[in-house]
Amino acid sequence: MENMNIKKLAKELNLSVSTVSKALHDSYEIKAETKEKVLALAKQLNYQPNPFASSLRRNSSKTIAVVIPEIAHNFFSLVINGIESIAEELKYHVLIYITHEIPEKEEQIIRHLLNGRVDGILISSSGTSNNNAHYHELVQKGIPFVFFDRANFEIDAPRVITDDYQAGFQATEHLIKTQCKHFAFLSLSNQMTAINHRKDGFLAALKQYQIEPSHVHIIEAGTDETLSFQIIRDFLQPLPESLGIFSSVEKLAIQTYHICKEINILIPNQLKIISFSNLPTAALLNPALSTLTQPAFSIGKEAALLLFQSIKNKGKIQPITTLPQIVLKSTLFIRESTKM
Amino acid sequence: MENMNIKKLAKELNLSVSTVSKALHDSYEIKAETKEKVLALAKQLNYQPNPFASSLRRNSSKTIAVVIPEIAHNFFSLVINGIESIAEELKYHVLIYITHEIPEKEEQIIRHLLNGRVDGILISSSGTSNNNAHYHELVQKGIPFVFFDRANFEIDAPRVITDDYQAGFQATEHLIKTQCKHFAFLSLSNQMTAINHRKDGFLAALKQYQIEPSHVHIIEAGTDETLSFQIIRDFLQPLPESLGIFSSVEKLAIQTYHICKEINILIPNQLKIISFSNLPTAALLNPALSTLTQPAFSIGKEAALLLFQSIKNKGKIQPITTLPQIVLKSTLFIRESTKM
DNA sequence: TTTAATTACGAAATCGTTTTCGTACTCTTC
DNA sequence: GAAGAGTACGAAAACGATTTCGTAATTAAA
Repeated sequence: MENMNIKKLAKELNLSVSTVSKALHDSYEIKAETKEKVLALAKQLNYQPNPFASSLRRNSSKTIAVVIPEIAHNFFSLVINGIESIAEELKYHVLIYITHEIPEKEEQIIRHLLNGRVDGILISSSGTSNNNAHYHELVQKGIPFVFFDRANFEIDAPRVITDDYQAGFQATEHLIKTQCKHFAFLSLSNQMTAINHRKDGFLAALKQYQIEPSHVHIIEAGTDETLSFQIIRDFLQPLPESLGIFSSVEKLAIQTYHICKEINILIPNQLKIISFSNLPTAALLNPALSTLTQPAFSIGKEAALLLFQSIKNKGKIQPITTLPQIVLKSTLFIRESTKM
Repeated sequence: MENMNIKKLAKELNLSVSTVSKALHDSYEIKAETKEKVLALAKQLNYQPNPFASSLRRNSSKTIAVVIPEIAHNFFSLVINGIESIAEELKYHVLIYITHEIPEKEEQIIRHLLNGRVDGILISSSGTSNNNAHYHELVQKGIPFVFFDRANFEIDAPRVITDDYQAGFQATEHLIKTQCKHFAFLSLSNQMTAINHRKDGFLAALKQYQIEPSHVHIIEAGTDETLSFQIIRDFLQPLPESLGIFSSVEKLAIQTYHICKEINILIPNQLKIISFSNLPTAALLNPALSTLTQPAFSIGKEAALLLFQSIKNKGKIQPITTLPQIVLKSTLFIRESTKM
């Protein structure tokens, strides 16, 4: 009895395979008594249906994929937590793919997923906007997908994002009110929607308060660790007067802290900094870091809910409705790093 | 041409299905010319084999599962990074399951995985040692699995762990040398091997230096966030004289920091603390946290390598050899939180 | 020239489910 | 008691690959 399967189970019960299958799925065709017998023996013999046979026949895998730029990152792990909470409830399985911020890697992963391994995909894009072919192929194949945080707005897919523009504006306004003269925006790249919206909010605030354009610095630090370190360090030497930094991602803020420690720049005296961040230690840093904190867990939950809705509606005629877009709010935490 | 499959491909090529399949697998039975034709058309028509049909027939899924207590945790996300780096290379897929530190949840997940969905499992146990039945079922079913960090030593499975005893000893010795009088060990539970080894090292060091037993405190804070907060706070009021804390996990150290901030305990003056941790911000905390840092990425890599080795050797006669156990070293970083 | 080996392919079974369709049998109902 | 409806099950065809086995055609060996 090495491996139990439905055939052996049927033989044991003196029933046909089809009857057993129907009994296990609680079909109306089977009478209660038979169902009980089947269920009982199935449990006793520890029968578990082969997922591949089932997936093959039903053409559905009960599996979703999550494609993210990186995982050792508070934001993304919290999002995964949210996703998993929903997936677990609906008895779906979660595959993780990491792009390491490499657009080609993302393409390759998405292209692979065209083979039907998953019923749907949650994507936080690492892609530059000039290559959307793989998303179109998903649409063509009819594989549901949802963007979260880093969405591609050229693609008609549901998305869960945060109020990046407003948050960026708010953070920058806060910096302005702390009497900064120079303002810097730390960015990973100018190809990521979420980050660009933050930048737009940043620029809009500076414009509204009529900040001298020559005092506005956009630093594209990139995704390479050592390179971005270098770029930020170079920018900080010499240190612009009364500099206020708005970091679009946690990683760059941490690097800035390290650099300041290294070259003895005092925060918040010589430099103020606020960052998007989900660091559980933001309040414990020296000095405590002012943050814009995204509701990462909720983002994951909402994105997963949207995806499962898409999966459910698949094949059905979609009513002509607006594309689902959920915008969640980030929360501003003012701490010592932006103290006057 | 909604969905490409091998049948349509074969028809298009005027070849049989079996020939096409063999050509795609570069079989010696097929001549080079035919192979080229098949490959070319397969690429052109964007043919991708159905993974479920393939898995069903081959009885292998090219998928592994990672079962962890939590994911929003620097250690585990780094481990996943390591695992993924190997899986990606070997073209395996990675399913993530989170137990939220609930042993029953782990059991349920493992039991589900008995159905053959994955070729192997990487486990960081959330289980109490009094229930090993599910592991035995894995062994019986012949599903390879490897423990990492939190291993179950009663089960004959390969494992990747760290030198917890030595690290615990070393950290405690360090605390002793900073002239602490009282010593506390912060633990999640007394059922986790890794943590218990750390505790053993802690106790051994205290014994060797002949610390008065009444000055030794073992705090089992548990896995519930609010509860552990309460337990630690209660322990710190009133504050034992010259207290040195060795926290077995990062989370409890962070909580301790929060509590100290709240009730105005000065670190390192009134309380010294060192913790196992993979925090990227350990050096930036106020004060910088002394840590024992596990090589998390390597742990993931080594565990994955062991697992893939087991998968490969599956079915083959195992030579009577010692059970693979890889012990990696943690690194001690002394920072301000344990300054004299 | 005959026999044996090799090459290159195809037919069909197989993996373990699910689902469609068919059919005995019982039970109403007029 | 004939027709129709309902009940409870089974046979067999999928799903899409892989693999075993068989076999024509060609080449090599005797």
